[in-house]
Amino acid sequence: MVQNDFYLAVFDLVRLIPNGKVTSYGAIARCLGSPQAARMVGYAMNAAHQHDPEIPAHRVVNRMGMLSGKNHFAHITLMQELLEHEGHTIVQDQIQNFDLVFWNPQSIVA
DNA sequence: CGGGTGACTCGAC
DNA sequence: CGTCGAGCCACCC
Repeated sequence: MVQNDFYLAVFDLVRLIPNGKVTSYGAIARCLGSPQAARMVGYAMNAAHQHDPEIPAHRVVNRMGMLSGKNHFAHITLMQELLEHEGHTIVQDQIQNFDLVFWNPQSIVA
């Protein structure tokens, strides 16, 4: 399986997420020029798990800041654990003050 | 080859 | 303001 540029771009972008910050699938997809490919971003994250460098997939959540992909981690609570370890507050699988910890991928382009 | 699914998002009621 | 449905793209069966 060969990762397309889209996948690589997603991996690279997620890897560039600053510590203590998070982003959304749609933001990544939009940054890549395919705002409708948000679903594919999540799918790419699945492949990211087997990628060589450790990709902070836990820093990627849906647009509402909910840990929608926690079920795909080794443990459904691992994602929350990692996020909380970075200083985030999570209630009911939802990141509090998501707008404050949100990181815009466009920031690296600008 | 064809159909179904999903770590999403937006629009309409 | 809250909930429901449709759309989109790539991968798996």
